[in-house]
Amino acid sequence: MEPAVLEAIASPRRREILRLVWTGEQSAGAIHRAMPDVTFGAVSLQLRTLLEAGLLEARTEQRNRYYRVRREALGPVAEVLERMWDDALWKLKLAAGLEETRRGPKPRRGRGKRT
Amino acid sequence: MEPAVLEAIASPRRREILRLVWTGEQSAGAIHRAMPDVTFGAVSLQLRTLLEAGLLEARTEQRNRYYRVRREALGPVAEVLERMWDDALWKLKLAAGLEETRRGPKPRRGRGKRT
DNA sequence: CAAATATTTTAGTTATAACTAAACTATATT
DNA sequence: AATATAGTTTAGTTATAACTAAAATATTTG
Repeated sequence: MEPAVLEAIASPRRREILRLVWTGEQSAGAIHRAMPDVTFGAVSLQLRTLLEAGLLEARTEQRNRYYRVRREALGPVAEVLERMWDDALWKLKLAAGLEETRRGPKPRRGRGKRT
Repeated sequence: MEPAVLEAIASPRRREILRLVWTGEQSAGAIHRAMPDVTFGAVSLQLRTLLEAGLLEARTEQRNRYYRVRREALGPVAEVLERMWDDALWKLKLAAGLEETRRGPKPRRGRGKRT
């Protein structure tokens, strides 16, 4: 594995892009629409970085350019990323659970003051 | 796996440190001596980053502080790194081989001038 | 206790990465 | 041909990471 791969997946922005194309190719525009906090240009540059690291490949159809992930370039790291994303979901769910708990907490069990 | 882990292994300097402690703990000083192109302070800061990412742990003995890798924090990435280092060695060997070839190439076998 | 050793921390600098705005290329539509 | 759409590239700015020099801490040794 090339060092460039490790560098590429270190950036949250680039991981966001990888995640977006993880299950199927997306056009550059669609990717940008999913991250409206940055300009199209910024997205395009990150796409280039990912391309050059070999983590993405692209094809042009009409006016659009579609990007897809090259999982083989990631090797075992693919599963690491998937697990990270799953964990993040899990934590969100957990947070939601805690919210509920805060609204109606179970009283602490165990030995209380025996008066 | 925490994003901090991916960030930590993205830096060549930090990978250099990981490699140095890979097969056994090393003192901060020993690590610094192995990378004389940076100051002790710089090494110490990278050690802190690696500690905070959970990739290293440390113990103090006398005046020294020994750092060792926490492979369990790396999961499948441990093997990725090992393979990267092996590949780098392999490439070095290959380059050395080419050097030898340049210095004293084996004469091509086959029918030579029979004098 | 003073001096030496091993390491960390701080404050400021420099290098690198990420970003923006605008210009540019290419393809399609009218 | 003009206009619109989709994307890239460039030049300059801003944010972040890595580094240095020096001060600070902690532990041993004389």
